[in-house]
This record gives sequence, C-alpha cells and structure tokens, in this order.
Amino acid sequence: MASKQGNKAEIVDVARRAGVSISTVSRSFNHPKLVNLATRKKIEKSVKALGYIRNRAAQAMHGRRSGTIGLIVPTIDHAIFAEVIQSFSDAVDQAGFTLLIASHGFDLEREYAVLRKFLEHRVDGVALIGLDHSEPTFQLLDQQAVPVISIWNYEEDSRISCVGAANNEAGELAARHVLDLGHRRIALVFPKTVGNDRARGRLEGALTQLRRQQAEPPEAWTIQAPYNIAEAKEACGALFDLPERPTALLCGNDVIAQGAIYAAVQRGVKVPEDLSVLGIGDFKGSKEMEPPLTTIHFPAEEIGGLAKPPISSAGKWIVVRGGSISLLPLKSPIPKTDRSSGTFTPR
Amino acid sequence: MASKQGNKAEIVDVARRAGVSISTVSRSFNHPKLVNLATRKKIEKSVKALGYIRNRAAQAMHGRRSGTIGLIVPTIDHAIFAEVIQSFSDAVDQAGFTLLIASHGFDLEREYAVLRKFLEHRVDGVALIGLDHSEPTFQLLDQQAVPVISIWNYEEDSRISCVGAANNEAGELAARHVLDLGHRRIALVFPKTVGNDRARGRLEGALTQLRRQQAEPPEAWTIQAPYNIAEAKEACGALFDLPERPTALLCGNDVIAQGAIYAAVQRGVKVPEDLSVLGIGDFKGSKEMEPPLTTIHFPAEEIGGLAKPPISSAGKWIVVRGGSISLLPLKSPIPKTDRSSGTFTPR
DNA sequence: AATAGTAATGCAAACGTTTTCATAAAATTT
DNA sequence: AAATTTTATGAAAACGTTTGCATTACTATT
Repeated sequence: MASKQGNKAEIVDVARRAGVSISTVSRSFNHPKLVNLATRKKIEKSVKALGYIRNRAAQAMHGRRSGTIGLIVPTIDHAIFAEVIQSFSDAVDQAGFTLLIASHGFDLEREYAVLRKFLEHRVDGVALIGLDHSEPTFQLLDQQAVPVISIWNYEEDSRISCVGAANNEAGELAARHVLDLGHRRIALVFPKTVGNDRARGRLEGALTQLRRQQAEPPEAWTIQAPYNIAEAKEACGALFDLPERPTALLCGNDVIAQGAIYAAVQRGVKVPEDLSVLGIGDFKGSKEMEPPLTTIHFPAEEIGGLAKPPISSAGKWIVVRGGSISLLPLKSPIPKTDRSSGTFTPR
Repeated sequence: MASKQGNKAEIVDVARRAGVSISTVSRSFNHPKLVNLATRKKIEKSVKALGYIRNRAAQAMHGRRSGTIGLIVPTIDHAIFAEVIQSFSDAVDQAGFTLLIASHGFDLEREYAVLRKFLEHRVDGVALIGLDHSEPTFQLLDQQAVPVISIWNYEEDSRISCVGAANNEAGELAARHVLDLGHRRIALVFPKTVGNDRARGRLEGALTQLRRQQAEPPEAWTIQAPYNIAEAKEACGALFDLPERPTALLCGNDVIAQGAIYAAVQRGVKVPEDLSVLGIGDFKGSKEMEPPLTTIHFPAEEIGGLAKPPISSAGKWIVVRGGSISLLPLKSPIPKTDRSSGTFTPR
C-alpha cells in the first residue's frame, strides 16, 4: 500500500526524479566511486522514494552475468545433502550470487534437462553432485563453456573440476576400522550404484580392503537398500534374521546405518556388543542416537563452503581439479563416537 | 568439444542458418502453431547444429516473466523443511518454472534482504515459510505486487495468501492426546517462539488445551530447546534428572522429540511405559525409531504440492487466503504409531 | 595565464529477445 | 476470375539496463 501501487519504477523514473541521466544512476550502482557523492545521495533518495528495485534480468542481458549459480542435486529431501546444500547456499549468497536449485531424483536424464534449463537462465556457474553424469551433460557443459564444479567427491582424474573427499577412502577406512576391531564376519549394506559414484566408490573401497584381508562377505551378506530409514531397517532386519549373522555391518551411509541400528534394537541384537554398525556421513543426530552410531565423518559442510563461486573476473571456479585443496581429506580419519572399541570381543 | 567452442549461438545465428528471420525463430519457440511445419523443422535442425540455448534473461526483459519462483526458508539443513522444499521444488518444476532458493537462518531481517534480491531477479512469485514476517517485508511485497504465498501454516485472517495446516490445532491435538491417555504431569519442550509462528502456534494450542483441563505444566517443566537433536537431547536429559519427572512430554517437533527419546533411553527411562513422548511433524524415520515416536502428522509434502505456482495467465497464485482448500486438515487427526495407548498406566 | 589532467556527467549504441504491424502468398469463397 | 480470408513471414520497435565515447567543468601543473 506504500506508494506507486503497481506501476513499478524503472531506472528512468529514478533518473528523472533525481534530475540526472540514467547513465549516472546506473553508474552509481555499479561504479559508485565514479559519481559525485552529492549526486549519489540524490539518487539514493530517489530510489527510496520510488521503491525502485534493480532489474537483474536487464543487467544480465547486457553484462553477460546473471548473478546466479545453479545447483543440481539428486534429492533435497534427505539428510545426505542437506548439509552441503546449506553450506553451498551460504557460500553462494556470500559471494553475492543467487542460487537456483533443482533435484533430479537420481535420474541422469533429468539432470541433463535441468542443466539445460539452468543454461537458459544463463547461470554464471553450475554445481553438480558427484562425478557420474551422462555424456550429453558433459558435452553441454563443454560446449557452453560454463564454469562447473562437482561437489561431494574428489577424483584425481575427474573430467570436471571437483571439490570433495574420496569416497573409496571412506569405504576403505570403514572397512579397516571393523577389521581392526577384529571382525571377520562383515556384511555390506549399500544402495544401487548405477549413476551413483558416491556409493560405488565407498563400496569399492570397502570391498578392496576386505578382500585384501580375506574377509570378503558372502553373497547373502551383501545387500541392497536405498537411502531410506524404513527400507534400510527392513532390509537389515531380514539380514539379521538369517541363520548366519554377521558381527559387523558396513553401511553406505548414516541413513542406512540408522535403519540398521533400529532393526538391531528391535530384535534385541545389542550394538555394539553383538554387532558393530558403521556408517558413513556423520549426519546430524547420528552420534546422539542410543546406541550411538559409529560413523566416518564426511566433510559435507566444508565442501559446500569450499565450492564458493568465483568472484574473480576470470570467471573460473576457484577450486580446480588437481589443485592443492581439491582433495579434502576426511576430517576424522579415526571414526568418531566409537563405542565398539573396548567393549566388543570378536567372534 | 562438440562445436563452436566458446562462441555461443544466438537467435540470429539460428535464423541465418535456417534461412529465416529471427522473428520466425522466436515464434517457432513461443507460438509453434503460427509457423509452418517445414520451417519449424529447419529451425529445429539449425538449433541442434548450433547448440543454441534460449536466453531467458532476454526473454524476461521483454515479456515481464522471468520463469522463476523464489523460495525463502528459515533453513535448508534440516529435516523440518526438507520435505516441503522437495515437494515445492517439484511442483515449481512441473509448472515450468525454475526455483530460486535462499535461507535466512530464522532472521527476519535477512529474510527481507533475500526478498529484495529475489525481486531484483524479477521472480514471478515468492513463497515464504510461515506468517511471521517483518513489516518492511510485507510492505515490499505489497508495493511490488508480486504474487506471494506463505506455505506451512494456515490462518484464516492472514495478511498474505497461505496454504498449510493450523499449528495451534496440531498443538491442541498433541495435548489432547496425552490428556486422553490419562496424563496430568505433562512437560513442554519448544524452541524460541519469536519470529516463529509455527512453534508459537503449536505451543499456544497445547497450552490452551492443557489449561482447559487444569493440567498446565509448572515452570520447571516448560523448557526451551532449538530444533537440534543434540541440544534437545541435552535439555530433555536435564529435565529427566529433576527430582520431579513428568509422565508425558509434548515436543515442538520431531527433531526435539527424537532428542527426548534418546535422552530417555540413555537414562533407562522407558518409553512409553515410564514416559510418553509426543512429536509433531511425522518426519522420515520417526516411526522407525526404537522405541518408535508417536507423532502428529503434519502434511508438509501435500503443502508443497498445493503451493504449485500459477500457470494461469492471471498470474495469481492458485491458493488464496480464505479459499476452500486453504485450510489443509491435518491428515492424521489420530496420532500415528501410537504405542502408548494400552501399555501406559497414568500416574 | 595557458596547458594538461582529472572528475562528473550525458548521449547513444549496444545486449538478445518478443511482439505489433505490415505484407506477400496461398486458400477459400463468391 | 475477382474478392475475401487465412497462413506464413519479415521489419522494426520495444524491453531496461550497461558502457564507450564525448563533453563540460574543475584542479593542478607549468
């Protein structure tokens, strides 16, 4: 109800009211030091009075910068990416950009479609999760020469810039930990790995380590569960009901691990006395559970922050493949909240 | 590597290659039936060959539609809003828009700043969480006449359009439930309520109901905890350590309730035998916990879907204050997963 | 006091579309 | 076969900015 109901002010209105040209108004926004302080004040007053709001669309058209960054994630509705989305969002914000976001539901064709949509909006950069993407996606990125960064996992020879941690290391670490605890009867609970290099890396890392120590789990102990507490709980429940039960469980992430713990509690299987459960991710609440979850810390928050978009005029993303800080070490090589050690007696 | 490395194609390039004018190219995108099929094919081929991607910024400038919707949430990194963000995102996507997102960390001044930023991008609509907003925010919305919708909670006489459920009803429902179970010694665990009408509504609803039945909790049993498992667990732990312990706990949301349950388990307090815990929200995993959490279902997903942006040329949001479907009833008036009834004996 | 800088501003040409209006060609009616 | 309508297209004017260039008015420098 304030003023000028409906007829929104443009730069010419501001200029007229301030008694200057539109160039001066524009300049006072973009290069303040180029305009006289007194004039600037007048303009400012005019802006206030008219409730003028700059039009980034028009700006973008001219200057080739939209001031937006697109983030494409598999899913928003999930503890997995919540932290990285939040920290990335904050980083983007701080850098003066606005975040476009979309999810593709683990469908790489949808990812391509979303990317196209973002490019139509002329985003100044794109962030993707992980390194598994469709060929058309890579080509589009290439051809449009849009700054792109993959966040979440790191690989030396990745096709695009990336910042993150090494998932296979996480898997290895997890496996090593349970092996160190003396376990030999180890089961694996992971989600499907097609189009999901995060899960694949972790699984491969774990398997490598287990094989190395001749502790590869039998078929029946390598089960699949999506990132979903209910389904993970059920799947793990079925596992526990087998005649032969493992003594340790390596889970693809904390969501699965939480489900596993609930399934164990439900059956009176004591964690960690009867069963060690290991998660990956260190999600909020994991260590507060009862019994607490032992988990590998995955530095999601740091990753989002490091992926801060470019401020430099160069227009390149700050973190580039192979750069010194690209390989973000797992922050806690020693799994946190370990209640197993000490209390657990193997076999 | 594909083609035209770097020098991105514009509409004139497409036109030239197809041997038509730019008007025709533009039309073939926006009003396909107005252009001859054969011509359209030619244009399509040209588009493919050049890897042309439309420029929405330029479109927006002319047509007054940016094709974007802005969503402003208190926080992304949280089970609370994850579901509604996801479903809203999907709805926005389906409607052919692109989502801008930003969080303000429960700070209404930052909310205002974000809103301004979104308006600079000329979003076609804005979605906010809840109905508590600063006066400048309301005025800006008013003055810019941008379609706006508040999602999450519903109030008959709200200042802006809203779709959601009634938080005070949720609180009442929760209180009624524990009263019905026979409890009289009831504690409340809620977050700070300034600038958070969701929590306030729930708390007020619960208090109203408790007072009505002369079961208002003493000072010591009305405690504060943020939406954070760790802190909630700690706060509830302190509560349980008091000489006088309540028999039921009403929690502001499921995150707090989960913390409460963990605190109880940690102390050997049996849920639900020794203590009934009631959450609000029905978050993923709540009912899979062990012991499972009794909770009021809050229809977050439906809300996000209902808030689908306008497709109509009218440009008004579909759900308007006071409209017939605005008051979205709580989907499960009977709390789900109730293990208390039957097992619990009051006092 | 003349000259060379510098600071502050305006003019007008971009930027990449959409859309109105005009026109030509084709199809339909008389 | 002429007149009318319909279909398909192009030319050019918007849309709201930014920015290169030109101009004017000061401020230093000689």
